[in-house]
This record gives sequence, structure tokens and C-alpha cells, in this order.
Amino acid sequence: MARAGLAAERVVRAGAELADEIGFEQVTPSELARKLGIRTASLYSHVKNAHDLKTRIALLALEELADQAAAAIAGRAGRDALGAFANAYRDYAFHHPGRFAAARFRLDTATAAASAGPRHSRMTRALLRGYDLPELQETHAVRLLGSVFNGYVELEMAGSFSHSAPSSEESWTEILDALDSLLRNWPASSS
Amino acid sequence: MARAGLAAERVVRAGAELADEIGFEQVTPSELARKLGIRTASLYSHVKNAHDLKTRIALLALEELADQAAAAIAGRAGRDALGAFANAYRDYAFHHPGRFAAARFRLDTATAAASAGPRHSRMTRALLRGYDLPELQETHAVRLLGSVFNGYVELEMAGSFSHSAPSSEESWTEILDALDSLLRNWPASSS
DNA sequence: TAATTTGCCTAAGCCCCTTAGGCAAACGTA
DNA sequence: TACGTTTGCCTAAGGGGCTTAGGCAAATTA
Repeated sequence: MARAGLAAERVVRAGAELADEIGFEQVTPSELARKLGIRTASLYSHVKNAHDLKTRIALLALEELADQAAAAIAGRAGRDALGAFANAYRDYAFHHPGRFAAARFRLDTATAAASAGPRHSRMTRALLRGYDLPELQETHAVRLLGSVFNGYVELEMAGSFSHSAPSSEESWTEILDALDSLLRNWPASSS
Repeated sequence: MARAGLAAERVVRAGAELADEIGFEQVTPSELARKLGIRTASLYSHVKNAHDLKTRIALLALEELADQAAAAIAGRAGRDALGAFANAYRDYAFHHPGRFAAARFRLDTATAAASAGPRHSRMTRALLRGYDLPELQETHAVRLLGSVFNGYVELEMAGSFSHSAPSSEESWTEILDALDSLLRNWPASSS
């Protein structure tokens, strides 16, 4: 019999492409159907509804992003790994803005737990093992890095850094240097 | 004559409340009309369209946020000011999640330039004057702080930190300590 | 008081999301 | 090869949201 699932995956993949073309927010059943050259109603054999479509695109993006980040840090450590890891995020956002936005789509708890999300934290933890952080501080550092990567890329893509000198490129490098320095000299907890 | 503008402002204010109640994304002309007890079409005397409505709510939120941040740093310096400033953002997001999301709404260049956005950067710069950063590094630090505040609050509100120990509260304090430490020991540029 | 403006209304068009039910082609199996 | 099943798409239709056009009564100003 014709295998179900394959077609659904093609649809989701087309949705991801569409997201990069017109923005994740603008990805809707009708728009995707237009891209695929079929009637909107026909999409509902492959996807439950608009929310389900966005969720699947988000899951795809999270996987891709995790794969690229994993490849980036393989065989590296310290500032080298930090830069490669951070650039994996930033480059992915640059090349796939719609997918990157999708990766930030709010998933419900169960879906998030089954997604590649946890892989991202584990990789960040692995990255930090190259630094000598007090164990209790590691989670704080994970959260800081996640905040900076997400926050910086979001602001950059919103154009916040493009209307003033110095270039975003330069700030990015300096910020990575600063984070590297911070991780080497993490302050003792005051509490 | 009956003054125009007042009514529009009431409408926008109601829109901001609605955003806090149901989420900024869900704020639409029809939903707002329901809240106000009028017909959807009647809103169009006060607001140009759905996008205009969201833009106005965003501008309102940016102003409010800037006001609160300004009040928070008044008379403070160093780690004290850093904490007060950062908490102003985080508290605002906590008390007004919809408005906070609105403040991150993508404005077109002209609107953004006329918004309270630039005030935010100026305040961040003022904050940094309490630290002895090389002048060329100041912009990088501004961008770092913006990234961390935006990124952390977004991840926190998405629930990313609520399913694992330690508490987000604790991470927040430690991260502020870490940033304070970093600003006091900003690494010399390698380039 | 008279003219004007405001704020809301109904009507209507267009598009989107979603469900229901049908049909032809493709596929696996005998 | 021939049959039955599954798949992938279709049309039809309901419900709702966004938006424009045109009208009317109350409030405001002069």
C-alpha cells in the first residue's frame, strides 16, 4: 500500500521552505496549498489543522538546528567550540529565517519534551564542560548562553543593530569574546 | 467640536489590556470590539486596520516600559542600577505579558525611529557609564545587555526554565552578578 | 439654535479555516 | 493480471475575521 507519512513529511518540508520565503507567521494552510498547487482542503489529509502544521515545522526546525549545532561543536572545545556553536545558531537563522522563527514557536509541554529541545540544552552543557564552572553554576550559564544567542539573533534579525555603527558582525565577535572571558572567570555565588 | 484622538487612545489602551488578558497575538479588531461591546466595523473609525492597532499598542508598551526603566535607574549606579534596570524589564513582562510581547512587535523603520525604542538604548548607555568600558566597547555591551534581557525574559515566559532546578529566580540573580562582573572586567579587544 | 463632527450602526464582499463526502489513480496481493 | 484497499486530491458548504461604504442619532461648537 502507499505509505502514509511520506506525503505528510513532504508537506511539512514545503511548509518550512515557505516559512523561509514569506515568514513563519505567514505560513497558513491556504498559503501552503497555493505553493503546492492543490486546494486548501486537500491539506487536511496530511495535517490536522493550522496549529498542527506550525508545530510540525517547528519540530523539523529544532531537529535541523540541533544537527547543525552538533556538527559544529564536534571536536572543538573552549572559545573555539563556543564560537562554532553560537555561529551555528546565527548562521541557521541567517540562511533559514522562517525555520528559525519556527524553532521558537511555543510548543505545549509534552510536544516540547519530545522535541529536539532537550538536545539543545544537553549540547550547551557539553560545551560548558570545556570551562571550569562550579557545578551549581552550570545551569545558570546554560540559561545565559541560551538567552544571549536567542536574544542577539532576534534583535539582529529585527534590524535593531543595522542602523548604527559598529557592525553587528563586530559586536557578535566581541560578545563571544566577552562570554568566553566570563565563563573563564565566573564569579563566586554571593548567596 | 468633539476632540478626535481621545477615543482612539481609549481604544488602544483597551487593546493593551486585552493583550495582557489573551496574548498580543490574539488581539484582533473583532476580539477588541467584543471587549468594548461594539461592532467590529465601528473600530475602524479609531484605527486604520489590524496592523495599525497592533502598532499603536506596541508604541504604548514601549513608552510604558521606557518610563518604568527610567524610574528604576534614577539615582542608582553600578550593580544596583543594573539590577534595577533589568528587573524593570522582567517585572513589566511579568505583570504585562501581552504588552511586553507588543513591545517586541516589528515596527517599520520610520515608526521605530519615532518610538520610545531609542530611549531604551540611551538608558542602557547611561547605565554602562557606571562601568569603565573602553568607549569602542560600549555599543557591544549595549547589544549584549539588550540580548540577555530580551532573551532571558522570552525564554522564561515560554516556560523554558520552569521544568528544571534551580529556580529561574536564582538564575536571574546569578546572571546579573555575572554580567556585573563581566562589565567590570571587559576583555580587551583581540582585533 | 444651527452646523458640524463623532461614534456607532447595518450591509456586503472577500478571504481563511475547517469538516464532510466523493472519486480516480496508485499500490499490494493473490 | 485482476481485485480490493489506500491515498491524495476534489467540490461543497458553514462559520468567522478583516475591511469598505454609506447612514443616522447624539454630542459639541459657534
